[in-house]
Amino acid sequence: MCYFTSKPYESALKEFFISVAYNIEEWQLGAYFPANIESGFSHKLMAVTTAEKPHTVGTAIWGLVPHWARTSDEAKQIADMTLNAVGEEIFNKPSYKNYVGSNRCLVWVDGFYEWQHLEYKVPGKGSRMRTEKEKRTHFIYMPGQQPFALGGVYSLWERPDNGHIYHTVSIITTAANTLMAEIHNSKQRMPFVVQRDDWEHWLSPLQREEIQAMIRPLPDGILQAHPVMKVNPRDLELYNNPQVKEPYAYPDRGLF
DNA sequence: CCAGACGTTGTT
DNA sequence: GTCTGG
DNA sequence: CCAGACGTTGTT
DNA sequence: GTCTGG
Repeated sequence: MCYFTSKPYESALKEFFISVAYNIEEWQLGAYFPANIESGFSHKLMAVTTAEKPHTVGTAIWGLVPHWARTSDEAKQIADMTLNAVGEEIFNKPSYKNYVGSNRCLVWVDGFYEWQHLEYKVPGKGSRMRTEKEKRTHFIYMPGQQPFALGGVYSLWERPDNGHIYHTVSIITTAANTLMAEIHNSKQRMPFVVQRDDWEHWLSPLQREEIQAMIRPLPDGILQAHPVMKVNPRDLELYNNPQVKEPYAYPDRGLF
């Protein structure tokens, strides 16, 4: 899964944030920049809101680093694996269990990407048919591309050699709903979307059972999606370029 | 006990 | 074909 | 994810 | 830090 964040949060967040005490320029986010350009593995900054500062948007490094990471190298290695947290297992995993009770957050995005794996038959040698494979990138978003919140869990990691505190975050995943199962068909998962009416609830103190019950697929009929162009991760022309979320028509190949 | 992992998706 | 780096 | 590399000796 | 596997 691949997320990006961008500037339109400001307007959408007004409803929720009584006093918005953030400087959007400080986010250093790659607006209009699918995460796979910088790659999730570069541990980009995400826009997050926590219960501690419920009326602000801060940043956290994508890839949760638990407190027991001893070195920067170890932290990076762990963060490579903690971009997402499987919601069903989050209370069992050493990396998350200490945080999901107290350190839940909202991760602001205006959409995310998934890749659809397609196969179709084309004429091969002689009378044989051969299977071709294609991957199509899809952009998934709310109506009007309104910003929305994904459920996350965060940790503060103190780097031992210099004492710096790093805010790090994982995005929680859950089973795919119908739309997402069609798109993200190789692994039927989707990010846990926190609906607007649940934003405050998700950040409030909750019992384990309540938390677990909240982490479920978004009902069908809310998210929208369309195919978008493939992105060369090194194509800097696409940095901050809205093209990466505009509809793109893949050639019709008579799929079956 | 001690050493080593600690994670997810098909890259996010 | 498969791995790596961005 | 996608693009690009993918190898060795120390010169032939 | 805490759990698991040997």
